[in-house]
Amino acid sequence: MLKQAEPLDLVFQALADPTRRAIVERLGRGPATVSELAMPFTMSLAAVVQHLQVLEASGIVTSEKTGRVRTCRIESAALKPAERWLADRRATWEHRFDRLGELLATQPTDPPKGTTP
Amino acid sequence: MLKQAEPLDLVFQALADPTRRAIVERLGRGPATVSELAMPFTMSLAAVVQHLQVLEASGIVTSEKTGRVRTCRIESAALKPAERWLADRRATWEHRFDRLGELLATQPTDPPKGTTP
DNA sequence: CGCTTGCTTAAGCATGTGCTTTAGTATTCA
DNA sequence: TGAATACTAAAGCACATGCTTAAGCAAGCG
Repeated sequence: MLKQAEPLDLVFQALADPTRRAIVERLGRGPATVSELAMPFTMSLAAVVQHLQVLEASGIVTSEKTGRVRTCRIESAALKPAERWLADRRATWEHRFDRLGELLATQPTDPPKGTTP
Repeated sequence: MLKQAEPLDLVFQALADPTRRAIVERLGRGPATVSELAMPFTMSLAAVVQHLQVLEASGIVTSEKTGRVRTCRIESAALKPAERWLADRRATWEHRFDRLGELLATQPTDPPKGTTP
């Protein structure tokens, strides 16, 4: 396919997997090493590392290696664009109802008027 | 794989594609038919229909057929769990800093001993 | 009626994803 | 030093995804 993915693609894609969301939830409570993150899961450590690579590629997680230990932490700023995209959708949608309300208020089937906020 | 996907999996997965996000953005401005939704894209109509199926499976979009025309609309309630998950992550993360701040306030400069608690 | 419209279904294909196992490479410690 | 620890890299496999084309079918229209 060869097309470069947008940031939002990577973030939503990263969060679409329950293992990765569990990792993010764990990291929300503080940094952790790779093997600490892998412990709760039955899958191999290599598989968890691959999930971490997806999370790092999306920017949700950063890590640094000290000695032989890699410590991972959440980069909560990376979640903001996704959160905002969702909020914007809802805002647009609700705004639509506001306009619909106005339209209905200006074209009355019934006399009362002060009902719309 | 045979494991049933959770709602959040389906929603995030659905939003991980730019075509599908564009469709959701379009539907945010009001309902539309399948061919109206397909028009902006260079891909085949069948491909757009498949994207719509993903969106419907996630609950983000509903549709009903009248005559030979299928009209799609956004189901903004389906976005809420995703929005809340993201907000919760940020909340947990920020709360962590609050607690850290408290800790640092009550334990002024102490000689460090262990590296990790 | 036959023709166009608006999907719908199915098959097929290239690429991506989520694992596995195996085989490394640095560190750290007894 | 030599063994355990903590990853890291790579290959391989089953299944999912994002398209395509082709064929079909039920409205609606002239």
